[in-house]
Amino acid sequence: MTSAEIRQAFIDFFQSKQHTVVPSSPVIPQDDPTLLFINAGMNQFKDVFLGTGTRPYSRAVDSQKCIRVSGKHNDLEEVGPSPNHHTFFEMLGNWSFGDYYKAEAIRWAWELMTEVFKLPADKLYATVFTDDDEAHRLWESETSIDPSHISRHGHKDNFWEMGEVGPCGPCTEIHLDLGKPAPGKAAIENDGPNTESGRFLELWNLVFIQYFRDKTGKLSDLPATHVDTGAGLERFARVIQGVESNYETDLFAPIINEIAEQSGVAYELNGIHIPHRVIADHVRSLSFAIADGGLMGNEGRGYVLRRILRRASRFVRELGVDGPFVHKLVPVLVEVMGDHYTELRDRQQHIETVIRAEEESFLRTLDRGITEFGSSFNQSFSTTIDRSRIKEWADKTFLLGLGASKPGEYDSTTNQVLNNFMNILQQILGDSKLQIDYSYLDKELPSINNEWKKRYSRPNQANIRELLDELSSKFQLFKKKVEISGHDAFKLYDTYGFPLDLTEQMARERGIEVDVEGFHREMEIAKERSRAGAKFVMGETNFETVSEGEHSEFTGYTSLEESTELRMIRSFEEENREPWGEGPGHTAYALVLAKTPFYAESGGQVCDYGTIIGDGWEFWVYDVRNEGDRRVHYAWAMGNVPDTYPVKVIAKLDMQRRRRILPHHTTTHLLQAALQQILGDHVTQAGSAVGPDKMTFDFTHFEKLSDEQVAEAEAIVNRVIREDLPVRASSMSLDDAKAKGAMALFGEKYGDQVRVITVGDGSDNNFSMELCGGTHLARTGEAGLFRIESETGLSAGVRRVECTAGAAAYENMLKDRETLEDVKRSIGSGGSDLAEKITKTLLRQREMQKEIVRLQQAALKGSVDMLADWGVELEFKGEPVLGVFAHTDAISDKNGLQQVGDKIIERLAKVDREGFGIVGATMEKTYMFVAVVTPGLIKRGLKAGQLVGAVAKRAGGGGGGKPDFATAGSKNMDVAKGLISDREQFSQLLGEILSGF
RNA sequence: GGGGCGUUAGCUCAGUUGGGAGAGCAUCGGCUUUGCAAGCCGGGGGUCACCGGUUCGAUCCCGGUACGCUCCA
Repeated sequence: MTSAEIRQAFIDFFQSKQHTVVPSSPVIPQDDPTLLFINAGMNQFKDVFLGTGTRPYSRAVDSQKCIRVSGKHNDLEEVGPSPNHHTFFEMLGNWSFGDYYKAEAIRWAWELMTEVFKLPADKLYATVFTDDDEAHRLWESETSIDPSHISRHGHKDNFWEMGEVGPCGPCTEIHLDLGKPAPGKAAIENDGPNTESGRFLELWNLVFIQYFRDKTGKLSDLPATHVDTGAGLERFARVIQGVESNYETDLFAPIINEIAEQSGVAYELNGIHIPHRVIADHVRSLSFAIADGGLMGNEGRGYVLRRILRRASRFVRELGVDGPFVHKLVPVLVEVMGDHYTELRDRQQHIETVIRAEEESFLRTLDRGITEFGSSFNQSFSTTIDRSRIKEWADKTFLLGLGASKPGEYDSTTNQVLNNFMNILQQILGDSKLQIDYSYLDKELPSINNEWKKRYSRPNQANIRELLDELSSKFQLFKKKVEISGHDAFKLYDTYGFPLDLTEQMARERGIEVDVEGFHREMEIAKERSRAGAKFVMGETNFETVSEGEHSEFTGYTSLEESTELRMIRSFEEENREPWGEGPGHTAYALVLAKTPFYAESGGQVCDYGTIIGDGWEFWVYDVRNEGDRRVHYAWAMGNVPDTYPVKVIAKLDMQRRRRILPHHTTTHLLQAALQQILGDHVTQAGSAVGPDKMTFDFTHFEKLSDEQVAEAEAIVNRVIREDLPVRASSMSLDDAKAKGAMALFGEKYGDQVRVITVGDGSDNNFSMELCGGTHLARTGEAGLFRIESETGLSAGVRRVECTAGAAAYENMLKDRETLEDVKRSIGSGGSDLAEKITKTLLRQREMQKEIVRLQQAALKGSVDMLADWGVELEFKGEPVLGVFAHTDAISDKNGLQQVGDKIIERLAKVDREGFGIVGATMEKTYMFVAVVTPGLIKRGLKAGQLVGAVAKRAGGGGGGKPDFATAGSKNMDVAKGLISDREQFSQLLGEILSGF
């Protein structure tokens, strides 16, 4: 049987047992922030088991796409070496919601395995929970299993829990005896299921949910018992197709063949095979995640996806392939699975784009890491011995002193000793990974040399060794053992994303070690820091019942106000928000009503705000969330709260907020339709956020939109607004909706009946048709105006546009107009020639700046000529120098003053005098000095920085700079100006300063 | 949510006791040439991401913001 046939046979089998066939939910959960990925078949039924949701059927069968990356079930590092662990897999499952129980579940599982899949009954084993006598009995009565093949196991293997709190129950598993231990595992005597040997392969887990565990750990019976089963398709394919591992099944083989072909490295079970497996596995999880709307990112699930891609990419390098590779496997994956999972085929181009871009980005990251590695370690830890350095050292020390008359002129004996010396050194360095500290060597040369002359007449191998030993202890000739510290390795990893194993590999190539232990210590510290920073407060879930009856009926499509009853309420401490108005501080309330007009955040549309008022209570609703079947209103209570909760309440929306949201949601649909018209059918929504002030719309598209495309999309939406088309909501079955071409979005939970929003005249030629639970305008004309405010890239293959509509668009238009008016006023233009006028003005300004510089240069030249003539003869260290100084009013900018300094130097060079110059000018807020010194004077010890610093200090400021050029300043502008303006006094001051050097 | 690193010319990046903003490539002009990513000379191009603080003076030090990279939760 092919894997496709196995999948179909499973579904057909349970369909024949009155199960409803349910499609796999997307692997990216949208409404469950606690879950990174769908990781089990039961995820989409979680609310049923929790008792907060219901389904119109009580028996279901499905094949669920799952992604598991870490956790108790699966460690990423196991994927590849293990024959049956994957990041992506399909979980076949049959379900009973308060319907059949253990007997049927066991009987049917056995029937399917032995009669449909024809697995050998004598190789099948069942495990049962220690206390579950019922299941054990049923195995014996309902199936033909060999009674000796039933074994009891403890809590760890045969008791299933969703989390620390929640529904749970015993389970029974079916294992197949493969007849030999897994590769690399030892055989065990009297082997059975759940042992280390891997000889027994778990195929199917039947979970019987019958308890609820509360937070104290106590178990209580659930009102209804459920069956939740999971069978891995890949494992079934493996045993039915009779191959060595999951990777040889028809699910993986075509992908692995493609890898072998494209990389030129054959897949050999007894040779290189792990890279092929890892890459094949990872391309599956990446492709499915991306197809379901997942994106690469640096937090949450996006980060997990990034790590998977990087792991795949690392194994690509192991196959000796450069450049992006993983995306090349998408076509073959689509061949294998695209028929059943059509989303793969539909979004193939997008998947390839995203994977390729991400792998390219990773390769760039690696490059950066390699650069960093090099600069950190290559320089200080060069392991190649610099022979010329050693030779030089040898010359200076014992060879010159002992044998040769000149460097390089050695007799044959000495030459041989030198070679020996270097060989020994090489050997020592190679053995112990020691490093010569050349700088220390240079510093200690004289004393080493003397020591040698005293002690040895002629060097030989023995005394060279002796010398080295002595030096290494006495003079610290060698640095510490060469290794990359844990701190540095972690920095590479933490800051540059450089994987540890790559650091180790590169270090090995250079003969350096890595302090792996230290790396993990650093990692622990970092983790601790992260944990300390993350405080997660989970709300209570136990509501107090105020009145009995149906609850959470949503009436907000048609009414904005509802007279209704409070069903449930609880109070809690809200730490994450600041309270509104006067009320009981941080105490907030969660309310469930019989009917409610409040929209809960969903499908990108933000929730409504508003009030719930009754019997002395006034709640201000700040958040509304769907939790299972409940629509929970989170609210602050205003004023002093009464002792008892109200029953009759009036729930009333903040209408202004709602009115601002509506046009944004409706135009989101219009925009999507418009973009598809312009760009093509590959445009699909990748997320949206509809709020009162703007809406953002993310969609898949491989390149930046041109200005024309943006303008066209905006124009189309505005045209549809002016056409004032009706916006209709209707209810139909999902299949009907799809048949009519309605757009279905990722991650939305669609029941049997779906809500379809249609924009158009109602004929078959509607402008837009989408499944949507949001609130909308009645007619497009109500949106008034639509603006695309910006278009940006979000990540590879995904674009984001931010838009406004209705009142928000009008407000933005007003702002723009205001800005424009401001510009017009300041530039003095009526409007039509505005752009031209600005260009002209800028051009003129540029020319003027150049002119200013020219004029300044000319003026400076003249004034400097004069300055030089004003030079004062001074004395520095007994020799005459020319001091040139002046205050100038002609300059008031830093740059100009600095240029005066340059001119003075030029001038002094022209008259061939050594000297210095100091000029001062008044700047905007300070008085500034510039000092310059001629090269000859610098050599004699006069430094411009010190000179000008001393001057500025006298004026109550400070300064400094380079020897030839320095600046200084003071805030006492008058003092500074007076100082340099009084020629006689300043000459005297300079004399004092010069004599102080 | 918490760390680390980064943002300098169109691109890739240098720039330490805080003191005059640089290189290579690209571009433009000139010369030499007609051969491989040619050679030589010269020019233009910068709010050193943004805001604030310290300072006589900030690309540099401190605080904040934005964006990007990266690790962790």
